[in-house]
Amino acid sequence: MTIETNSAISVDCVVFGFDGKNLKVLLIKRRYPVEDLSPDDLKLPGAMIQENETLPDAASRVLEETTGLRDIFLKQTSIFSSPDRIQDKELEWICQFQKIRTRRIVTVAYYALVKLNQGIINFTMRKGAKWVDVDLINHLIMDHMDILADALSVLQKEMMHSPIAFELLPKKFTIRQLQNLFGAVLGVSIDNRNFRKKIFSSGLLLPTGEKEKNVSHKPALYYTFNKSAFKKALKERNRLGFIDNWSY
Amino acid sequence: MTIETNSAISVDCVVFGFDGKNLKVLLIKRRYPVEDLSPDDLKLPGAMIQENETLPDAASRVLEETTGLRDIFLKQTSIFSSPDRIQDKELEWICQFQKIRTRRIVTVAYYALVKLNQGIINFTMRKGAKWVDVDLINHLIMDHMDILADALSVLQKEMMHSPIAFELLPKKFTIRQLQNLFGAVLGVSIDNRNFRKKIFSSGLLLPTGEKEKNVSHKPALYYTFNKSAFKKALKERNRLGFIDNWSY
DNA sequence: ACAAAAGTGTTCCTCTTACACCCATGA
DNA sequence: TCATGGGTGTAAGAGGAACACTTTTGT
Repeated sequence: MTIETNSAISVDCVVFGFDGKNLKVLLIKRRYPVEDLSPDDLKLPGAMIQENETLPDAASRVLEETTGLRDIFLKQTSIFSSPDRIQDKELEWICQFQKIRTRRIVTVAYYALVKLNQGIINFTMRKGAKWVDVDLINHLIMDHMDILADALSVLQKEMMHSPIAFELLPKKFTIRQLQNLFGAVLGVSIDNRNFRKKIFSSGLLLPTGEKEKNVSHKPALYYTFNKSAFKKALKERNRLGFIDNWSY
Repeated sequence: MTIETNSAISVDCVVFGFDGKNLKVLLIKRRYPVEDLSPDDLKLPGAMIQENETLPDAASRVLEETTGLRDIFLKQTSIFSSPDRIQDKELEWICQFQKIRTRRIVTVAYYALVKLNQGIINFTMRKGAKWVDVDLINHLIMDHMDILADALSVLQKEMMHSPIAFELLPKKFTIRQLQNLFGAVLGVSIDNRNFRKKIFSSGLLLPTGEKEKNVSHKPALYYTFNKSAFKKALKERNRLGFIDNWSY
């Protein structure tokens, strides 16, 4: 019997969402448990890659299956390739569930950014998945905690250098939402005056003219991300501000 | 007959070196050519992963085989997973050469940084590998040009944010060498006064007290990279200079 | 003496940071 | 009218960019 040679590669997705206060991650329960493995253990959504898809394809597929969403931000982080990262009961469980035979599984991790809304929360709930506060997760099956930690650290770095924050916010958002998002992801508190100055001077926010409604305080203005201005700015820049704070 | 399920994962290494003037990449010739494939075509060094090694292990192995070096800078870049990235004659060649059967090969790319010296150049030459100017490479087999381009862009980005430049220089180096390296990798010219100020203010250079000898101009001082100062600095920093010039 | 690369300071300007009060709204 | 979060300006300091001449050596 010939086992497909690609069946030992899987993808796992760390799907981040932001509820206005906290950074959340989408987790699912292990299905079809084997003996000694609790069905209540949580894990990241993932899948084996199929014969005719690339790894990004596989990650997109996982994402669509669990969230119903297409065309959302999705980027590879690390590969987890330790030969013994999955062993014994866990390996047995996967081989049974996936109907494959292998002694090891190399997984490629992706992180995705989702604009959380009630529709998506409902969809994921029906799928048996839930959105858990990043800070409150302290155990996942296999090496999924490592994968999560790695993805979080990548998210933090990227957020300093790319305008990916907008991927986590609704199309229309307030400055304070954006600021809270940075604060939550980076785990710091931010001066709102300086933050506004910097954000506005970037020229990437487009005022919508709309205001918050039914809030018992001065209503905030809504903005959108000016993607075309960003693309234009990308071409023009040629700064050499390197050695800007070296870190490995 | 059972094919090992991990045999469809390979690693390819983009090994960078710096000769004082130009950025070089280590290339090898294809071995055991099949019909219609020239044995003179160049490629990146690579290998299939073996049963009991991680991907970084495999990359280290490839590196040691081609350069004789251990414990050098080695980091993953991208994964190339298109199902048809290797087809027809190329696939046939690999399957024959590796004694495997598969319809696709997913490769994980790594880039390595080597302190070039005559010993290494001799070693690689005996192995049939050569160091080629990055700017002069315009064709490699399969999708190796893509892998190279990706690795180069990662190297450029990382050099702006991490002190990896020192991995490409001898233990003792002059400021001008360091500056030339930045210039060569980033493809720009750099003001030497500003460069020196920035480098020295980083506090990461340790003077050795030694000078160049037998040069027909004012001899330059040699410095070494102060790794412990760097590690210390890492812990202390807590800067929030984000949104520093967003790019995807 | 000359060729060749090393080494050195200053000025201008931009960006970062720290900090405190009034405004608009719903209850 | 009060509670709540939205929104605003300034001053001091640090860091980035542009720029030209003197020094040391080998030939």
